[in-house]
Amino acid sequence: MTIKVIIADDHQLFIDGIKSILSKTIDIDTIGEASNGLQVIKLLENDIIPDVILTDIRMPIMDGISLTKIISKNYPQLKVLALSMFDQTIDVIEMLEAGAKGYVTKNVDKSELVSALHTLVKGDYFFSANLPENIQDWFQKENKYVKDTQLTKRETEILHLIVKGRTSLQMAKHLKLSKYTIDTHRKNIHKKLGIKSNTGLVNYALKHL
Amino acid sequence: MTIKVIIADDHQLFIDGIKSILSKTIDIDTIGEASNGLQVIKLLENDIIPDVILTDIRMPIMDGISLTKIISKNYPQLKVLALSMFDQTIDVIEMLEAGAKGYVTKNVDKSELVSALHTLVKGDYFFSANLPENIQDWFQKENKYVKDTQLTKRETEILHLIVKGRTSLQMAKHLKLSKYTIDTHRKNIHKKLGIKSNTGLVNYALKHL
DNA sequence: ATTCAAATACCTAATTATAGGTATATGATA
DNA sequence: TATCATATACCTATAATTAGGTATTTGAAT
Repeated sequence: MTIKVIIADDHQLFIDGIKSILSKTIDIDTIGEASNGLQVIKLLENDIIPDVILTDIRMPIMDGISLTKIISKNYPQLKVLALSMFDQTIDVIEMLEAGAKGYVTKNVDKSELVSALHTLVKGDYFFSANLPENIQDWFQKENKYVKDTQLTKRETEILHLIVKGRTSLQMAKHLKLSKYTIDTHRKNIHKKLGIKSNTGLVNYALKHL
Repeated sequence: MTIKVIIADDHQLFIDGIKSILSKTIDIDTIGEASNGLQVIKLLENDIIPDVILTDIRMPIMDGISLTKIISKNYPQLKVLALSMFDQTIDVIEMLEAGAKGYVTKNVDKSELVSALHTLVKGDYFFSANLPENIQDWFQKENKYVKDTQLTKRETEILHLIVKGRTSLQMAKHLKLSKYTIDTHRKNIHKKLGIKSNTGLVNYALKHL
């Protein structure tokens, strides 16, 4: 259930920042860190196997692109989430070609990072909402899709009721809908947010709504 | 499940303050307000029946003590929670004699008020921790007891894990305890806080811990 | 020495949540 | 007009929570 993460970046301060964000989050544990791609490979060889590798693109010794190619070949079940500065859009495309499953900018906030990790673990792709247009274009060409984690009106309404402690049956009566419908919305919320439990939803809602 | 409350006070500003606090709380709805005891009786006669009546002691036309006596006689299922200023300890004792089930001072904070309401609904008594000594003495004489909502170490530990989204089974494995033990702690937390659901606990914890 | 809080463990039953589906109707939009 | 997002509804099965008990052990306090 817990998402295990390895962080790779040649700036220790940045690693510490991400670790700090993730340490406060349910279901996400940082199990390793590295200052370049080669160190990530060594962690993997020592059976430190994460669910997601959060990696910078430009690093000394072995960069994120080479790392991602090796991982795509030898550890295909691992998801790579690329981190980049705004000015590295060309590198980002290379990362995606190499097999990265998502991309966030380095000024990512907590909720976005958490969403990204959950999304990747589910097997979907995740991209920052504010990603440069040429990357969007590339993805449309490549027949991929950009996730949006926007809830619909109904879903938002139901999320609020969940936070208030209502059960599916109570919501169904209140909204004059079938319990089945409520549960369907609930499942769609789970899918969109990448959060599978009621307690997680309350956490998310209180922190982000 | 939702706790319905009527607020009675001759100061509208104070009613508004309490309403504002309660409106932000799960499972508590303000269904009526009154500026004196007689207005409360009229609400009850119009089938506006709350679970708890939050009432000032000194009010014009009909004070909280007379109100409480009438309620104790004609609506014994309703709980009366007395509100008072610090300087009205004699009145408070009269309220309790009249049948009030709890007492909070007017500088009550949100968490205390919510605990008080939950506690009364359960059928227990609630008294502000900082209540004057002569009232404590009176209660010891009268063989009542003062609730404390302090969680033990283990309970606090488990509450935190619940907030993190762990299930009973996960916690049992993590702490090397029986699932039965976890569930017992969980039930004791429910009892102490007067909150019966997981989502409610997460709400409580994020707001008060 | 006895009482008491805290922590532990077990049992049963009912309710709720989670997860995997499928399916239909509608209104917007490409 | 054909597709897509949204909202609706149903079905089954398993997991988890909630609620009602009882009971034992241990360490601290009266």
